[in-house]
Amino acid sequence: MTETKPKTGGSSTSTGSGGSLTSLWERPGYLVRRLHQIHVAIFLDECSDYATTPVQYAVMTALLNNPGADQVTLANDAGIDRTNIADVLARLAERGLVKREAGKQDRRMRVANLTQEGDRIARDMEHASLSAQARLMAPLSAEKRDQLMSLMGELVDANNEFSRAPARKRPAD
Amino acid sequence: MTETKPKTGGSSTSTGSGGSLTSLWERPGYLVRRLHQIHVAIFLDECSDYATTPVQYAVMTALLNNPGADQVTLANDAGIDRTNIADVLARLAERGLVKREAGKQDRRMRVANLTQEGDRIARDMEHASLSAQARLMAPLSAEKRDQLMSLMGELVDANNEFSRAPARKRPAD
DNA sequence: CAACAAATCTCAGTATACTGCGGACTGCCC
DNA sequence: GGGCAGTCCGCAGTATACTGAGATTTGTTG
Repeated sequence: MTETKPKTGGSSTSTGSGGSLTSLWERPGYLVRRLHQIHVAIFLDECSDYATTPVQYAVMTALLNNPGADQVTLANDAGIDRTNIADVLARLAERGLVKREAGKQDRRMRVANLTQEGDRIARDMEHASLSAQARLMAPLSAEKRDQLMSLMGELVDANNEFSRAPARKRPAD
Repeated sequence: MTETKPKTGGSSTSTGSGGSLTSLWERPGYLVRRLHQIHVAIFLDECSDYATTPVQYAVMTALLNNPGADQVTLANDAGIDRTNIADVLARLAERGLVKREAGKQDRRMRVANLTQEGDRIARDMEHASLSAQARLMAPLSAEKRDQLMSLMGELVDANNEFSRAPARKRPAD
């Protein structure tokens, strides 16, 4: 029963007794999901002073770099679904961090801008964001951190089109 | 973090011109979130015949390995929040894949078991699950895949306690 | 036995993430 | 000038993930 790593068709055709299939710890999807949970938890903890989520912070920095962008552009920049970005902007607007208005040239668009307070908070949060990154990656050596970032970047880049929010491709350094 | 990237406040204190802060592609949290999005999309695509999500599949395999477990145990095994596991089980029960009943010894518990159909589907899905894994990792060489799995496992293991769903620790090989 | 602490579960509320549908607007072609 | 495809946005519905409060049951302790 010492599972010799089931691999493909583990021949676990028996019905009753639990053939253990692959351990969760051998499934990339499981590790990615857990890593995401952990990152969100650490980020929220580090940024508790701002009551702001990772996605909200991503949108605010996208607005710092691209003020007056429409929602589709923002969604691409931040790698967020087009429907979801509307919810996020609405919550940020409710807190007075973002202002939305109809586009002047193209009235289909709703362009967004940071308010003065939104701008201030986005800049203030950088320290907390970097702390969260550092805490997440702390268990790894500097060399392994670079490896991990490179490998994840490679995967996201190559699989970009599979998710609904294909995100603007990585800038070619 | 050697490369002198923007670092803290790139003196971009002016309101308009976007100081670019750190690129999203240099933030581990962003890459993890995108990788999670991509994995879910691929998994749902590969498993479209079963209309089952990654989390639902994780719970079903946990039940294969541990039939009759209570919700707290299942949550730990699958790395899922204790409130969330109840929702997932309710949806699986609604589809007739899982049966829940009050614990016999300890009536605080609600123990869960796969139905016959749930058992069959859980075993059938292994192929689709492996296909999803393969597609996600396809862009990397075998060596890099192993590296990535090892690095992610290390991080999840070390940071386990930071999320609300601390998950049973990795079995000592 | 009664009081209390701990464990298990439920419920309400919020945030991300996606699908699918429809409405409003733009620009192009006839 | 009038349709028409494409774009941008909104809404309804579902699934995951978490917080915080509360209910029920169990076990221990006075």
